[in-house]
Amino acid sequence: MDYNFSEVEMKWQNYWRHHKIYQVDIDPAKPKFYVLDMFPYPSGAGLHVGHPLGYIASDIYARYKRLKGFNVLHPMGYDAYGLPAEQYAIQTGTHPAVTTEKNIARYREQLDKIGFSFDWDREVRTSDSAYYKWTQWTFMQLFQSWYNKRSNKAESIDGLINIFKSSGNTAVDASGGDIEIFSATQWNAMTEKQQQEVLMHYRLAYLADTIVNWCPALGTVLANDEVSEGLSVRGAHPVERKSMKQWLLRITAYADRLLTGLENIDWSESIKDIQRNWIGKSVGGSLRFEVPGSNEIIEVFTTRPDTIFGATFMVLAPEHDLVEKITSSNHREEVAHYVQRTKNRSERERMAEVKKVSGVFTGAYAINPFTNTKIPVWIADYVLMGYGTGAIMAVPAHDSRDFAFARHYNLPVIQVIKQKNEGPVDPSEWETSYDSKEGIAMNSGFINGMEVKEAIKAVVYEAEKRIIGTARTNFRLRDAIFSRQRYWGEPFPVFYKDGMPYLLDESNLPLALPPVDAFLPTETGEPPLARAINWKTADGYPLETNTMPGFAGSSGYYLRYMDPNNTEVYFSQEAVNYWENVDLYIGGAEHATGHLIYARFWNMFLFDIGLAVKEEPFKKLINQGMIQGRSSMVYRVNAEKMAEYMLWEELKERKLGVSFQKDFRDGSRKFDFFCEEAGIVIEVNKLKWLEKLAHPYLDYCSEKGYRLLLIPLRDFIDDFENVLQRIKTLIKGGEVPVFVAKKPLLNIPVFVSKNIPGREYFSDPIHVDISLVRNDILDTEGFKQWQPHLAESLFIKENGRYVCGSEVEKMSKSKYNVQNPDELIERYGADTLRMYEMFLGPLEQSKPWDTQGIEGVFRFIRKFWRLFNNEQNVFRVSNETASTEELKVLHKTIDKVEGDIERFSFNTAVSALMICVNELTELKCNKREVLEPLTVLISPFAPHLAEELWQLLGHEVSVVKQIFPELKKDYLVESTIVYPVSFNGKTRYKVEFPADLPVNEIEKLVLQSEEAQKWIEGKQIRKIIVVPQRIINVVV
RNA sequence: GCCCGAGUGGUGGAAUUGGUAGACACGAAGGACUUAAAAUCCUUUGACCAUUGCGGUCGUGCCGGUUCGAGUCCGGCCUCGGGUACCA
Repeated sequence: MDYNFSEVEMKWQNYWRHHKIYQVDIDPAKPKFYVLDMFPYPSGAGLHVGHPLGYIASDIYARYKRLKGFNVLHPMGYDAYGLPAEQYAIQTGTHPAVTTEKNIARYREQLDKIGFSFDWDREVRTSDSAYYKWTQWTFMQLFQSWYNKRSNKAESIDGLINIFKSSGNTAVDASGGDIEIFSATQWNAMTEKQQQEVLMHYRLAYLADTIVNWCPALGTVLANDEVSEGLSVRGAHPVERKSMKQWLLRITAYADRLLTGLENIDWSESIKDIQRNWIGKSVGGSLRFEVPGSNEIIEVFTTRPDTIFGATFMVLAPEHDLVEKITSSNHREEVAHYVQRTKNRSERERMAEVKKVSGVFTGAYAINPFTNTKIPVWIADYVLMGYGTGAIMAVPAHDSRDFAFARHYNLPVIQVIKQKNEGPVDPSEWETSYDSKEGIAMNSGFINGMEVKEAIKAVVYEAEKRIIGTARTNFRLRDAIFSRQRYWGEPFPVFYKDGMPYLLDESNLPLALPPVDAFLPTETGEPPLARAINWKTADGYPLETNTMPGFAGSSGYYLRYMDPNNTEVYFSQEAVNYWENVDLYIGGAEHATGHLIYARFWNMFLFDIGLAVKEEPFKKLINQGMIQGRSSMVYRVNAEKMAEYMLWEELKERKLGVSFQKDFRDGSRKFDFFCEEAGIVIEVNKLKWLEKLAHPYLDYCSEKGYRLLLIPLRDFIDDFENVLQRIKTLIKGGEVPVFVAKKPLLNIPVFVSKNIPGREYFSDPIHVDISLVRNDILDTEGFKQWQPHLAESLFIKENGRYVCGSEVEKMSKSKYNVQNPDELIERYGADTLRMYEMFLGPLEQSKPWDTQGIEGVFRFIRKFWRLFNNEQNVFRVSNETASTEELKVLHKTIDKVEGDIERFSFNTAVSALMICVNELTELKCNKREVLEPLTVLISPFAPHLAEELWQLLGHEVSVVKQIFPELKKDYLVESTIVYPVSFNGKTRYKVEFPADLPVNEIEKLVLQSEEAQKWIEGKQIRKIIVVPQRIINVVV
């Protein structure tokens, strides 16, 4: 009899559900703690063991915090809008809501089996109208807001309109707002449409013509973070650049706050770095270059104004407005051609050609305002329209791209920065440019001799004085494209009047996603919502047909969990004042440039308008590592190669007393093996071939006086010994029939076990479903039933078993290495799965999944059970007083486990519990005084087991409601210390001293000891180091 | 190219501030119990040398440094993983 985990686990899962054990409410008497998991997109494949890793960690932490007296908010929900369900809808006609519902049910079932402590009464789904009402509502607030750089926050657009009415936009300093100056009179004279157009430049959610990432295969635009290397992140379809009118969110207004905010949150440095790079702040200046002979001015952004004296040419992006205006007539054709070529190339092609230098001269010149020299203006696609001003001053001596361009087109290179303590070097001999920001200015007029930093300031100062430039900061971060031409997303609460977008009245929210007859664009290329019948307002104005992107619903979800069923407001102020923000957020690092930036932005905006109470949504972030798959391989044999290999292993090096040759040729004839001494010819092949060859071979052999042996491949697999026997007989001069058995091999697949010699020469690895493999041993019968063509498979085993190979790679269906938690729970139980996932290694590290180790945790769980129950599985806990030794084991473990949980070092916490159980088993301890606190201690890890034992111990209130065992430090104090004694840093022996023995006493005792003499012998003692409680080191 | 992170037994990993390297677990080998299997228990398990017992030498990717003492700190390199890519 043993611990019946499946019964116990089901019992407690039901108990938790019926008694709503994990339901939480605001409780001002307790401190709050908010533990959140990044919520999942419910995919059709269900959960594999990698998904719950983070959930288990957060669950352990949440349970721990509860035991520590915190009121813990630990919700779960679904990011239910998404492309896969919609792609499936396009293919099958199944409504994405149906697919999503089904997938969610499956997820829920899987999650419940693992025993999580989620408060399911707070579940949210982004596709639920009660939820997306608030996504739409937030969009409306963004539309109704602008970013005031003076107050450094979002403000109401109504306030802005009032300013315009009274004083125009001269005094307004807004993000965006790149629009000409107008006065109050001008504003008041504008038509409504004109006014709306102006406001569009200020709104935080705005409509604009932009160059977007268009993905034809998905039929939609994608945000920058949804594109990687010119392909869509979901599905890896090619992406093109295209100009379209789209909704955008003015996240760039928050660039600086998003950057500085990183300093105050407890996230990993690597994620912060990724965000810093993505935001990409560069400080520099903008400088204006006149184009003589025209009224045009080229404005450039540079981080190196100090190199202005080395600017020998200029480059515009091919899409730049000025290209058309300044190109001289004799270069027009060439330029037009180049512009066209750039347009036609996809992002991917452009990226693939990064190293290729290309560009054309426009025929125009600009004046370098500091040197007053005329420099040529080129266009080239290495200058991007989307960054800075879309134009650069090229300083080939100090920028590697400019350098490559100058070399390619033979443009002058002038050195203007030199290294300290070094003279100038002739640039014509350079192989690379000198890009470093360390150095001294030269050839640079008034800044000569200055350090780079100083020179930058001086040039900017001078430029501002002469009104030819200003200090400027640039960000790489782009405004977020917020429209998707898809069906399965939130509709915009927007209608169009006179071509301008207007918001619906709040009372119309939620604007429900309408039914459509197909989930495809219309014939005219409009998004699927254009198919909806009567998709217009009550007054007949057309509604927006785009939908919102995936990140819309996932950006503010954590706030909704605080008050998920509120129908009046997004969430109550009471709720947000209590729960504030997320204390611990666990999820994958792949969201670094998407969700984790959008959510911060979203939250900062809600903070600005007075809804959120904290500027940052996630105080502490932990990124769990990926769990890689461990694939199992079987080795499919190339029968001919194998037979030849096997035979050669026996024949070579005169192993049978005579010398054989391999691949022997005689004229046009070729034999696999030939022995001249004994006159033997051996041919190995498929039976069909041998039968065909038999006659000509026999003729040849009788002519030459050789004896012939033809061995069908099947013989090697069925009875290799017999094959060898026949050869030996031949060598001895005996007679054997040319053929023995006449069994054909047909196309029967043959598999060879991993450690059979020569395997790598005659077989190819093939992925096999890991469910057919246990501890690397293949279930051969199951394998035969796996796929029809394997039914007849033959196996070459080792020690009677077929051993598989393995490889660590991504967990994926096609590699048959997906480990789903349900199977493991069935075999070992949820508690074992939970502890094993933690035991696997540090949470943040990626590691391969390996089922072999799970046995150890399974044993531990049962060993734990056996502390409380005897061999007959009868509960036996004694009420005797525990010994000091037993209590020491307990408190040592409490100390270790508590510290480890606080540091999210769950793998070592599990180890500590294992050590504890090993030691208590050794002590045969079954005392309540020890086992009761231990049950509470293990409950965050193995909640089912803990609940059952807690009940057996006679308690009626769930272990969840208990208090974490109190550490009594007294038990940890050691009366004696075992000191390792080392000589010259090498440990030689150990010696025990009372813990409070003073250092000089220890020194004396050590030097006097017999043991030490052996090592000191004949040498002089130079020094002795005693670190109390730690080590003793003698230097001789 | 640039920016991060990581390299420790056959394997996953431990060593919290510079102080006994390899905890815990898997796997492997041997043994006990059993008609047998499962389960359980015991012993060994970094490498090399020695082996009757003792014991010794080497060892945390590589090279060098600081220190009484380095897996841990410093300098240089190698390999792997992640991010990013004409960002001026």
